Amino acid sequence: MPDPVPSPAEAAEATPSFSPLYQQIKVLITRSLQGGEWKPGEAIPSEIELAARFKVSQGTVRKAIDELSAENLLVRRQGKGTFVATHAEQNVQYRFLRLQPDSGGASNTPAGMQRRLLDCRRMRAPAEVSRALDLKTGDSAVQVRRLLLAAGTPVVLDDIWLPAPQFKGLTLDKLVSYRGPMYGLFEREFGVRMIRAEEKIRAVAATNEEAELLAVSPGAPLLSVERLAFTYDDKPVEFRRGLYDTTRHHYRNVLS
Amino acid sequence: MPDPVPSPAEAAEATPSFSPLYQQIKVLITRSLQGGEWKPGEAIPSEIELAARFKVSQGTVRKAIDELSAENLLVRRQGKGTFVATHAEQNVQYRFLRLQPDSGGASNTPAGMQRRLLDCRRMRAPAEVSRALDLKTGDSAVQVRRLLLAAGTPVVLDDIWLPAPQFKGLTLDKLVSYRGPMYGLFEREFGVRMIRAEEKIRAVAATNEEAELLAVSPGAPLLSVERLAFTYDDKPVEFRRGLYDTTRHHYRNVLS
DNA sequence: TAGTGGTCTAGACCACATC
DNA sequence: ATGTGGTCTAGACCACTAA
Repeated sequence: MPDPVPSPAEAAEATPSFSPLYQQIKVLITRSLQGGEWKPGEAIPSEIELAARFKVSQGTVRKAIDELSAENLLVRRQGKGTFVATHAEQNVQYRFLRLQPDSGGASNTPAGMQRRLLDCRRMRAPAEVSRALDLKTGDSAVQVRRLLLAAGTPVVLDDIWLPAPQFKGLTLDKLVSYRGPMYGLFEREFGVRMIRAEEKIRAVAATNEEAELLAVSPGAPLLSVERLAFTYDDKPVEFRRGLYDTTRHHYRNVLS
Repeated sequence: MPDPVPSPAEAAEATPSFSPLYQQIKVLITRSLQGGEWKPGEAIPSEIELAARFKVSQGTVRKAIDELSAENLLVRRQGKGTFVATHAEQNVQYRFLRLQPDSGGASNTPAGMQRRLLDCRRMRAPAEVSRALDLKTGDSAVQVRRLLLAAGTPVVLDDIWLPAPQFKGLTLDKLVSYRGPMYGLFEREFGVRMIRAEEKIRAVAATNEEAELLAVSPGAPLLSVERLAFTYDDKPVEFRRGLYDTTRHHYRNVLS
């Protein structure tokens, strides 16, 4: 009906140039996600309930949820409800890994990869890491090093850095014994949910150490993939450098 | 038209399934785009007109256009209308190029790159190209070779293959003299619009020839980017292999 | 059968661009 | 002032899921 700016407060101020209602609802829902009101895997209230709660029409809630689900924060399931996206119990093992076997006519996802955890230690964050994760110089970080193998041969060497305070109980044991994606562990044990990531990709020559770990010749060309992953609020919480052996695999990207 | 997007149906059996109205409208609009009823850069009829034409409500047309514009086929401009996306007269020079200067605090797009066209010839399509472009063995293809330079030094070596029949009048002269993105030329002169692309990325060692053209040492690691670009109907119309020198640049990708 | 998301409609009003 | 896309509403009905 006629309702110039109903309840969602915040009005009565210096025209922040206007924000649609559904955008405000989006922010409110995101806050509830971030605050843990609804946990990963759980269902959020139905559209009708949310509409009543926020005092808007169902259509407005719907548009907000539409966008959140397009951003992979929520997952809609017809007839069942709308659920908080989760990394655990997810059919995709590696959420952000774009590597694929060259001739894999079968699946388009690197399913059958085994992982071998090499190391997990605390240290002062190197300058590069510190900059990427927005830490103070001297802050402590957790470093994890691991291999991914396809059919027994190493394909990916990952070096992963995490801010130590947020990952206090993380040990090599936990990493080894946990079944399922690493991001699932982060989510369950540390309440850290990766939402979005950016990668910088380069071609580099393998150092002697890298060559040995990946079972290639020193100097062999490798794909260097630097990934910065973000939680809510675009806060960076993981920096990762992967070295990919692309002789039998490739990094797949779709441009649209 | 029951069948377009939805699910892993595939059953040889009847899948009358059900197709939402707005999906059908989407198909109709796409056909008009493909058939050239509205040309790149032009405005399509207003939502109200289209609603009348298709005998549905404005909201239904709206949802169809929403998705088409999310797929970059259309561009909405509030107050002005909805326009057919175009590669020409576009602010982005290189639609699909994800390469960025490492420290480019200024722009996040490789704006100031110059191009140097090296070659343009007809030939029988190599097997790999023939397979990618879905040609018959022995079919003719146009090959274009060019360099992209940043600040005078070569950074990208592109080898581009196109199906000869669709690009009959393409000459080196045309390529050299055309101002603006190559895809703009393809669109204006040959009526071929690139919609979507897939890339396979690898790290390779530079051959002697490649090293000379890119002014790097033989064997230097380079990023190999194989791109397959599609028009409407997911028909492949361009195969391209780019070699990127990533010493001062990187390939940027966002994962969500 | 009841509850959820998914579609479709019709109408009102707002924001933006143009004349 | 007019026309365009953008937002918001209210209600009806459809499709899917589960008890």
